[in-house]
Amino acid sequence: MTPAAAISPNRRIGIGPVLPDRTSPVPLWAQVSADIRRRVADGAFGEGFPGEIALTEQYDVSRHTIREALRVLRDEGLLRSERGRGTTIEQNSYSQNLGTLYSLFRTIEDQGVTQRSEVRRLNTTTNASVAANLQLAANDELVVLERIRFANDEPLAVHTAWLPKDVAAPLLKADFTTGGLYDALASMCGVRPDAGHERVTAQATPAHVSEILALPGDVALLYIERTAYANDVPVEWRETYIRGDRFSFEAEWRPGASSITPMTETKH
Amino acid sequence: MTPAAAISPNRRIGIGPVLPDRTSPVPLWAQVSADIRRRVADGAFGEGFPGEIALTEQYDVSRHTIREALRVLRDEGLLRSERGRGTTIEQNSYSQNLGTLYSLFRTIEDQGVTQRSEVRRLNTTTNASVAANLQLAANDELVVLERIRFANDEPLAVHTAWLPKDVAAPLLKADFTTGGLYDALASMCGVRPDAGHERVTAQATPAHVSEILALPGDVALLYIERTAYANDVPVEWRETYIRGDRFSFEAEWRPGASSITPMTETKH
DNA sequence: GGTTTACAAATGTCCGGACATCCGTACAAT
DNA sequence: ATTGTACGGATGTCCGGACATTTGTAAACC
Repeated sequence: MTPAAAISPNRRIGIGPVLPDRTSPVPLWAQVSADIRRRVADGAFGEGFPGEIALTEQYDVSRHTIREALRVLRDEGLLRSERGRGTTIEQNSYSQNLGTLYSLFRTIEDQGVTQRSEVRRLNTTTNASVAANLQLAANDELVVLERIRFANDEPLAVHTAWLPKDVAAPLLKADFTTGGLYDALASMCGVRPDAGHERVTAQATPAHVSEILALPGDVALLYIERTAYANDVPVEWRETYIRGDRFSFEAEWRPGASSITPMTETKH
Repeated sequence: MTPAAAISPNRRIGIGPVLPDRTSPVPLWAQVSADIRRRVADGAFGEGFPGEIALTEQYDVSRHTIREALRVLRDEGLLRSERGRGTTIEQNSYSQNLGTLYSLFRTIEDQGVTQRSEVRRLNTTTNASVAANLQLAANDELVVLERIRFANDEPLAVHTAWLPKDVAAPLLKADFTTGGLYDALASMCGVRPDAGHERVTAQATPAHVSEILALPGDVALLYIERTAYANDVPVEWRETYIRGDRFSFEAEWRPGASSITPMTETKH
């Protein structure tokens, strides 16, 4: 018996539409919108997203209500509608609807081709202060991942990430020379951080970092602390040191559109 | 004859509604939305914003179209509608619809009561590289304002701002111990920055800054460069040094709501 | 074969109406 | 004075229908 079959038919929701409850105080459009969001996440609509008229029949509401529901999902970046062409599911909508802050949050997360990453440490340990940041007991075991990020064969940043062992144990067998930590966390542990907190400041250079990065004398470092959460449970605490002479945050602000470009390599 | 009366009756738009053009390819709701935006800016609606039914009569369109138009203005942060209470014009909508990036952009802009500011320099000068950043000729005159920001009687940041003299000349007689630069720029020069670019990085401590801030030996500095624009014309170029042990950027990222808390004083 | 034309499908726009829900106020009752 | 009730007015929700505009495709044509 597969785990899926163990779910009772009543709890099994599946891929089809769930009709909205008209006695609920929750507006119809909100119910429909939530259900479509769920179905998209469940991978329904493999053969193309249905048109508004079809959805009208599926949910037995007026086209106006369907449009109200789709409007929300469009604003979230999940869907995209074009006149005459229909409505499609937006690719990469996961990171897209999180906005500019998500990319700020992934600062220096190693992804992409040209960037190389070297693993200096990947094992288990205990650390009382880090455990406190992860809301764990002081002697709970942690997985530690320390990496150096290179650009053009020059070391530019040091990450040290701590994760609860009961969540991240599979990572001990992972290969981090290619992919990023969050990709491995999703594929091997089934955990996707959906919230987080980050603090950026400048810090005097600790001796061991200076050694690792082979810094010349007068380079200042940016220091970044991050806590990542999945379903309100802390799953990562991370420290990052970055060479300040090579990287910077950029924020642009214009009427209509604004953006943050996190930690781009400084032109020089 | 007042300047207002000099405007011909045909060009005079005034405070009343301008009926949408139904032959135009521009959607009705967009025309209505633009007209309401204009009227709000012109200071109409002094006696309360009209209800949707009233707007229906003013513009001779259906309530659906009015709601579509108001929705845009609500999303911009210009209006705010509450059930039973009606629609009101949002105060401070100027800075509000600029979002979190605007506050990032005003990082360490001295405003508020507890913060003290000391003016070290306020005069005119020329500087070729700064002039280039402001898109001016190398020998054009600039107004320079250098200030130290204190918190709890301790120097924590140094700003140096350069502005074109033909724009900022009135500032030479301004008093910056109380208000901020942008407030003075608006009230004395009639210039409001509406766009900008900011770069944040870490930098090794220059000797003169170390002296001004009375830094102990091992404190790192955050360095911020900013260019501000008004109507696509550069009006300010600024350098800021901030003690990294006392201030940090914070970014929080959650489903639904995210925020950047720029340069809050670090708890310690 | 390539081009033009015609048509169906999809979203965008717009109208009219109806009821629900919430707010503030006025008025009556206790 | 306080509470309860009733009412008008406002936005929120929802329905049905209609036409406009764009797109992709298929048929018809040369």
